[in-house]
Amino acid sequence: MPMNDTVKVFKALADPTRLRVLLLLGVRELCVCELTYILKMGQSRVSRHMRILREAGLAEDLRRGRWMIYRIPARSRAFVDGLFAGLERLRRRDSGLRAGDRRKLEACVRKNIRGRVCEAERKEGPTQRR
Amino acid sequence: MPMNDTVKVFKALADPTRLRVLLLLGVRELCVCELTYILKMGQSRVSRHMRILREAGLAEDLRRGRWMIYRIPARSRAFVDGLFAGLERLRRRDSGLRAGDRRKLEACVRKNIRGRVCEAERKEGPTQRR
DNA sequence: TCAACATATGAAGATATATTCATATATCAT
DNA sequence: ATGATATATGAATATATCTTCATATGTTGA
Repeated sequence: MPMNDTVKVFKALADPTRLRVLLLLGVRELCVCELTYILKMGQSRVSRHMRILREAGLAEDLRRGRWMIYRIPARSRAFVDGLFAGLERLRRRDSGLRAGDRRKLEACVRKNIRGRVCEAERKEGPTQRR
Repeated sequence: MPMNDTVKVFKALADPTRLRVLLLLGVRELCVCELTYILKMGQSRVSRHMRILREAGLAEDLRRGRWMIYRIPARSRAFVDGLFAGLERLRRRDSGLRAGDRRKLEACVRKNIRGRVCEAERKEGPTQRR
């Protein structure tokens, strides 16, 4: 059964963890280890979710030193923002970043989850695959 | 694993048949037998998909005589329209109603799929369930 | 009340998706 | 080159979803 791109996007969105991740990436780009810390999930689990978001075009990755940084691609940004805005209008509750996630997102920096330097900008760009 | 409402909406969208149905309902309300005719799928299959759309709040049903008419609820309309508009901007191709579906949608009336009279308006309203 | 029509649903099997553990790959610092 | 760190992936299992067939429910018109 051929699965078209549109379905792929919605399949990627149809998971609570991935929605959480998208809301987090809406605030700022994050590496896998930061996501692992915030979500309290195993690294392989997070990595697999990120692959699904990437293959749906809802995230892109770029390597920075040891870290793979994930972020929402520029061309998907408006779509993602529109989605969450639309959902908030549809239902009064339930969308939006969890309080705990916001707190841990800030703790990432304080606790230095990603490591110290972040190697100010070597040549970056979305990773090529395949 | 508790599945919140937002995930339910995206799960409902994450299926090619249901996306087709939503695009069709975007044109006009349809009963199950018309959908069965357009989609060329078994009645029980269509009925199950409609249940999922209904439970996600993306469709509502109202009984008209023997028929269960499905349509997009007023409160979800803007969300659904925004979704497809956003998708079209995201990718240039692939969204939108199939040519064949549009043709068969029109044939529904010509071929009188739903039956003749349509019992002009007895007291209608979204069906109560549970 | 009965037959015909329209729709819904239980149950079983097929398929897809998610999670976990172990391990592979890649980068960095020494 | 080596060890430490960060991420990705193969394989097995668990879980969820989709489809189909048979049958039940609800509505109409005779």
